[in-house]
Amino acid sequence: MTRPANLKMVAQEAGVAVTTVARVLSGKGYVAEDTRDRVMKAVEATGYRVNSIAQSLKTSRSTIIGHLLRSTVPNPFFVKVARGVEDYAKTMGYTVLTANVQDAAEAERQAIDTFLNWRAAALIFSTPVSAENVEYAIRARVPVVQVERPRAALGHRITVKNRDGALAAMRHLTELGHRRIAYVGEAPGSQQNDLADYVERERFDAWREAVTALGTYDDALVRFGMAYQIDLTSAQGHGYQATRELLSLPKRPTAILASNDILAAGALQAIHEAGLRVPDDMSVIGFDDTLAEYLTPLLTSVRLPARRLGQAAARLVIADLEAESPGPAQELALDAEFMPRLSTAAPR
Amino acid sequence: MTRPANLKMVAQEAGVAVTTVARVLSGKGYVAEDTRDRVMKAVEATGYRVNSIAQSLKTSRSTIIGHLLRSTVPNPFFVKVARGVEDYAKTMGYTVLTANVQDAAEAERQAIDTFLNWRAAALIFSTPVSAENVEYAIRARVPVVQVERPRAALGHRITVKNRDGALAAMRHLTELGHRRIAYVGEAPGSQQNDLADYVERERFDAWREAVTALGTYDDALVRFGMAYQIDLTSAQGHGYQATRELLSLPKRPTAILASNDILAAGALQAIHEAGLRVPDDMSVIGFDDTLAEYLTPLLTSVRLPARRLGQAAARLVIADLEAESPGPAQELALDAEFMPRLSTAAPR
DNA sequence: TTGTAGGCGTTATCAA
DNA sequence: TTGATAACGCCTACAA
Repeated sequence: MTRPANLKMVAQEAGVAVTTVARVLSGKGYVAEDTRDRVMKAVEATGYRVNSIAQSLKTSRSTIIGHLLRSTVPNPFFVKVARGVEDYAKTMGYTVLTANVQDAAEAERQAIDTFLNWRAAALIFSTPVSAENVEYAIRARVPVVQVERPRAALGHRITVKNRDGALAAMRHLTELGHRRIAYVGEAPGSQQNDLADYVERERFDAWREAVTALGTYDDALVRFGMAYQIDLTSAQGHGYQATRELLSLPKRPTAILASNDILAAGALQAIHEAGLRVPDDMSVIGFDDTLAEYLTPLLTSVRLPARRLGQAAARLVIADLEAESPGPAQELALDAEFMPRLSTAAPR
Repeated sequence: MTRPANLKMVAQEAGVAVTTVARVLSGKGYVAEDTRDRVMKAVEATGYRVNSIAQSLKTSRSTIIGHLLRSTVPNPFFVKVARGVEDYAKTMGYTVLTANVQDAAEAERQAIDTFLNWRAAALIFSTPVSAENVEYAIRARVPVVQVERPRAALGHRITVKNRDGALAAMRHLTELGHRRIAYVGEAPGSQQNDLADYVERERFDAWREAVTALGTYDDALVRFGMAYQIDLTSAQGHGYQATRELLSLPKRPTAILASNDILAAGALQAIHEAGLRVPDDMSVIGFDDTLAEYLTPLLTSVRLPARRLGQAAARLVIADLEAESPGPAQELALDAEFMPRLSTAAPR
């Protein structure tokens, strides 16, 4: 196995010094026309390509950004965030290393170590599994950003205005004439972490606020559980189970607000199984807008700007990297967008 | 900004030579007990962590595997493959670099270059966008594997037994009593590439074979179009449109075989919109088993072993890397699994 | 306009 | 059992 061409070999081939080749390749510095031609020919002939590894060892600034994804299956939300990160990073000349940590703090820790060993210039958590790991990363002195569900009050944080989104959804239902509206989601507090809880808390609080204003608050209409479990079908999941329970209530709700699309998908299945129709017999609203467009009927949902979250995250850390001094931690809150579709209508 | 600790600093701290530190860290070679202790203390004190970049420059064998994903949004299939690749690669001590090329040959080419510049040890295409790019990669002399839909007759190829899966689906429908069965998919030939066409061809041919055996082959029941388009809702997509057309046929089919779950999701929407019920009025079968469990009713589908495809891909290239000589190109065909669920029943 | 030389952090070879 | 030293491929003063 002959080794791949390096600058030296190109220089030899062209009959010049390595410096000259480097100058031609980098495009800066003066090089005579014909020397440049000779060098380019030699590059062709030898099949030379830069060695990013040697490059970043030398410059000792890597262009690697580590991206930690909490879970790509089953929730497509994180995949969309990843696209956003790639979008921006690529245009800025950075390489994104992605690791899927599947909700496991240990895997997250390992991924951080791998990234740091590769001298990742920055780390993006979409979203962190453990606050300790975030702190660990920050202690390593790389710019860090937490996306959507921060767990540590450190580093940059990008969140979504869940409250506004949920209130828009509730307003929509209220205006349609719904009064008994159920909530299916995760319990705020289940994360064992005040910060991380804020997403579920904001969504739930908005629901409570709205039904309280209507004077129809009812404990029986709240169904907390695991939002989704890995490798568990939605049919066995919390959305499905919770909805079955809601349907068997003496005073059944006329609408359901779910705290994500996977839960809403389960709700649609349970309603269908009961021989009822959406939205005629029951309105359903999801959150995240991940599966919404594939479901029947087209699901009304609150869209999170997943891709823009990713772009913003990349932008924040890259700004730090390009700046002289890192700058203070920033907190961004992006808008959610209410997407009315076919799963909501006036109650009969 | 003080630079991160390196071997030299650790050596200084411990009062030994770098070689000794290296020996302690690598665990091979004889080192006295107390020297080892001193070194470990120094590692702690300095916060040393290996520099994978320097490491692979020196050893000139990188542990990077480049993974090119054709599209992660909207098709979750590739995300599952990615998990499989990561699974296996991680246990073998390799780092996976992922690039999402969004169906663009140019982006794919760029990603290949980035990977090769990082001296990726191997490349996995899940699935290639352009045959030329695969050849380009192979010319660079790295082990290459094409997953699910090979385009070049080179390097390792891992496919799925689509024919068996589709035949199982058709048998299921036939046994339920269906005779007029429609096909919604991509046209074999639309890929402009014999090899890449084989997936759509196998699925379509199995359908044709089955309906021909039934004596119910009918051109009007075949709907070819774009399987899915990026950022286009399934409601406007081919599955939805094709199904509307099928429903308005004078002699309407009683069942639909779709060549992927996204198309099937669109079919479910169209049927629902027409006021019909699945499976009572129409049976629907999808392919890939990506969205199936989220849909209403639970979609009968043909499951592709996505994760195992990824694992197998990683296994093949890593075997090449660990072997002395690369070994011949292998062709693997994994089984698809028919998953009967709630979207199929006997016709009325 | 071109070339020489040193070093980034690690590993491997050879001495001590 | 430990240590000097030379690469790996690239970049960059500085010199010619």
